[in-house]
Amino acid sequence: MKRPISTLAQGQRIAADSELLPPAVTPKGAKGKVLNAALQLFAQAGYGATSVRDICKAAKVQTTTLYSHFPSKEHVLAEIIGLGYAEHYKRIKDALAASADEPLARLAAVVRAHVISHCEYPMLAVVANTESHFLSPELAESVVVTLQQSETVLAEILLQCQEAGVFDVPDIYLALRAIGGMGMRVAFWYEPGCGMTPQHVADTYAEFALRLVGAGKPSPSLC
Amino acid sequence: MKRPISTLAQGQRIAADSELLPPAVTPKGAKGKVLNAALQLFAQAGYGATSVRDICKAAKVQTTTLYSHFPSKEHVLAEIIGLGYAEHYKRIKDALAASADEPLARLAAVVRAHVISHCEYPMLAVVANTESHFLSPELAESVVVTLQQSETVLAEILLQCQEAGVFDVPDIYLALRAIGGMGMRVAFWYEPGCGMTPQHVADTYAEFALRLVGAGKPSPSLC
DNA sequence: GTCTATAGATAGATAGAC
DNA sequence: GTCTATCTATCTATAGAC
Repeated sequence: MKRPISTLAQGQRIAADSELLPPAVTPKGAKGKVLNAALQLFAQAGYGATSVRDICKAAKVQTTTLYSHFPSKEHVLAEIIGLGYAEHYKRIKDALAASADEPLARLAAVVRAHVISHCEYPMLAVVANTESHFLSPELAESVVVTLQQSETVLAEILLQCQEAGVFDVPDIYLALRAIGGMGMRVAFWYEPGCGMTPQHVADTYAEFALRLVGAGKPSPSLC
Repeated sequence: MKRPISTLAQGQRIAADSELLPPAVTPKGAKGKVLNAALQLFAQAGYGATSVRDICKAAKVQTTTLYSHFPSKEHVLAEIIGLGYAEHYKRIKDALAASADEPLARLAAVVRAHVISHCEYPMLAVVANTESHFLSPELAESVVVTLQQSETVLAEILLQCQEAGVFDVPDIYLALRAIGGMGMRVAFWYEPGCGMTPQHVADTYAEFALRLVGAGKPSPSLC
């Protein structure tokens, strides 16, 4: 075991500190600066412990500028979570489109995309996964749909695998939870300087997922 | 797939709402009421979004009573997290003491204890896992030791398995992360009314863990 | 341990000039 | 979009009587 176990710096909730929002979907100007600053603070300190003043200070804008782009602090959170779920879902769909049309290959592709997006946008993943309960019902509704789509994709693939008889698993619901959960935790500990590429982590987790459902080859990686 | 996927109620971060602190370690009187109220609020809303007034209102005590038991709000969090890590570590040690002295049996025992403690004390697990970054270095130090002990136990068992040649796994560090992570997520979705006992979840996850490291039997549960 | 009262700081959000 | 100034509410924490 060459790598350290629990070594988060003081006051840090997640290890990575690099990538924020996907550049392609980041608004230009003050709005983008606010979103990236808020993302970083929400990820490390949490929504409830971050003030509008904190966000504006980090983004180097005035509080009035924030309120000219967003009706409230809650809308900032909603936009971040919406972008996060959208990016995650897009990566899963792209991976499936490039995958062979065979149940096990599709399962591996989804797990790989799930893990890579958690490695590359860990702050987005952490905020989406641990802060969404701060959203009011109206704002939550507009955002949770995409999350459910992503979960449905994985669930359907697991059902396809089961129907095709390609594996045997004691409880398919728990398999979904376990595979999803181990990928989600990646966002908390992965950082670019840890000595592993996102691809290595993703390949290994895909192998873990296949083994978990009883379909993995004992040793050589499938990917 | 009979059970629902993402169905957290509005404003809820975790599904369960029943068990709080282990009764055996809960102080009597006002202090215990404060700790249980704070645990519930920290788990659902987060430390930063919970005020001392919120805690005292839920505990039905005055704010001055809280300050007669704790020097600050941060000390309340520290005591909760300390109790959580201690309970988790105790369960792992107890499970190992009752387990056969054989690497795979020990691995299964640790995973089972890990999962069961996350089912039975989900709020404690969520607060310990997502709020500990609010602790100052001094308070964090006194608490993180127990967490590292628990992680070391799992790491050493995985190394024993590897040295004994009982399984083959591409990356033992990632196996540790994956097994730990899938168990930690259980705290967010498990609730007593979900139709599964903690033992069922624990048995299944132990099977998943053995498969993940290449040592699981294809179909019948080992536990 | 419990109460009332409050200090001193900071919260989210807004007004209105430029 | 940016600025200064500010409103009102709430925050953590304490003082001091009982």
